[in-house]
Amino acid sequence: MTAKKQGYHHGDLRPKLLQVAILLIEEKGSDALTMRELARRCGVSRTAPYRHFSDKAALLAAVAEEGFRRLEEEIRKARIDNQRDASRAVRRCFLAYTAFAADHPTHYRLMFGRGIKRLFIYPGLAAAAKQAFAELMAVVKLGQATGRLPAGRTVRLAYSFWAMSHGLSLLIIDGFADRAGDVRGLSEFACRLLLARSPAETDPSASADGRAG
Amino acid sequence: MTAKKQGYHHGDLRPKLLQVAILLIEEKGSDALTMRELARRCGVSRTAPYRHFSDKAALLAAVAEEGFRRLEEEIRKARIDNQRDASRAVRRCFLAYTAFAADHPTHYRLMFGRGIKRLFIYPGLAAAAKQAFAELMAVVKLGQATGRLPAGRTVRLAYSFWAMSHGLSLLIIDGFADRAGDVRGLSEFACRLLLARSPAETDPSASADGRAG
DNA sequence: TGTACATCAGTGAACGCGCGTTCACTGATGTAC
DNA sequence: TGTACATCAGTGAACGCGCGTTCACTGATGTAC
Repeated sequence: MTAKKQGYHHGDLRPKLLQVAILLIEEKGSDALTMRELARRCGVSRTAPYRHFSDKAALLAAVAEEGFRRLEEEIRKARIDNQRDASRAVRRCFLAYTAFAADHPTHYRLMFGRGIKRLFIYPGLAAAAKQAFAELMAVVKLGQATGRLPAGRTVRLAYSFWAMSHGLSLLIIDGFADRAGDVRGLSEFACRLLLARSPAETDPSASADGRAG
Repeated sequence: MTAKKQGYHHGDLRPKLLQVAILLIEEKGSDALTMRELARRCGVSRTAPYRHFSDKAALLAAVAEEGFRRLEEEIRKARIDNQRDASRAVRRCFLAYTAFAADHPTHYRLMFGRGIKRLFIYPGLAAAAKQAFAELMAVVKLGQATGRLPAGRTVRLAYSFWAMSHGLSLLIIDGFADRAGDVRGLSEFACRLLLARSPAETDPSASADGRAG
């Protein structure tokens, strides 16, 4: 049991810093994530975090890395749980993506925030982002292998799905989708639009105009 | 001629502030947009901007407003210029959108940056954003009226297009699309994916699998 | 088991920085008569 | 056309603020013998 040593040494400060940093940005926005406030919230001196992160950039990179790991995990779960129904798997992954963003708006923003690419000098972050994209590729390949998505152009298809989920996530997070009504319904709609080539997945609102799906 | 009065009164400071602010963020990022630096660049005292913008938030709102106006204009041009070929018009509008973002990355980021919605208390900004979305709606309606897009659900369709262009724009801006190869090709691909229901616009890479478009 | 000592993970004071904004002011401009 | 005066658009000094980070330090821990 490492909890509450309460002494001079915290004992488990690094993971705690990361965890509190994430809570902090989700609660107050990423502007509120300062080294000083973070130390304050961990009940530790201002300089203690520098034992574990060489500077603020390193901390931010670690926070973003953790975000990509969690996002990837959410998508993987949705994919694995629905592997037998490819079209459903794709839709569930898509919804998992936007749900992650909606549930952790500030964290998501940080992961894709301005200048995040500068932080990709940290190998852990770059790897985590790469793996998350690889998971998206896996989803698209699943759709292709089962004929639910057009063959070929896997990378471009993956980017298109990514762009759609990313864009939708941010519009929702930032309050631009307020006029769209039910956001979950909007997400489903957008995803089905991408899947529309699949005969089994024809959207009823579209088949009304008489053309084959 | 109002230029170069060079005296105590600048004469045309407000538009100049706006113009220099936009140049500044495009050149150095929106972090670099400070009231002090802005004044410096306009060759004016630090407090002079406060004659024209009550505070920094008001300035940012004006910058974002100008961005939405320009974006709307780009899309409208693309729509009007191709009105006779609806499918082409939609694609051109889509490309105009991502091109705007790619050409003015920091400005675009600011328009959709964290907390931008707080600035929507400024009526000018709210109106400009609304008009830009209305322009997107017009594009979608054009596609629908000519059978290039499925009928009904206009708002959701517009949001889907918006999400796709927004997401793609940001992935490109932020350097996440580097592995996608040619970004213009990617934009076309993504747009065609949305238009795929239209028989005339079947993507060759998809027709290979033998199903009707 | 006891001890010496290197190393690790904290402390707390202090640094310099650039920021947004306020304040009392002043020079320039426009207008009424 | 000349003058008085209100108003507008600037000035420059100063404020308080929170930030990231450095520095010399010290208490706690782990290890070799």
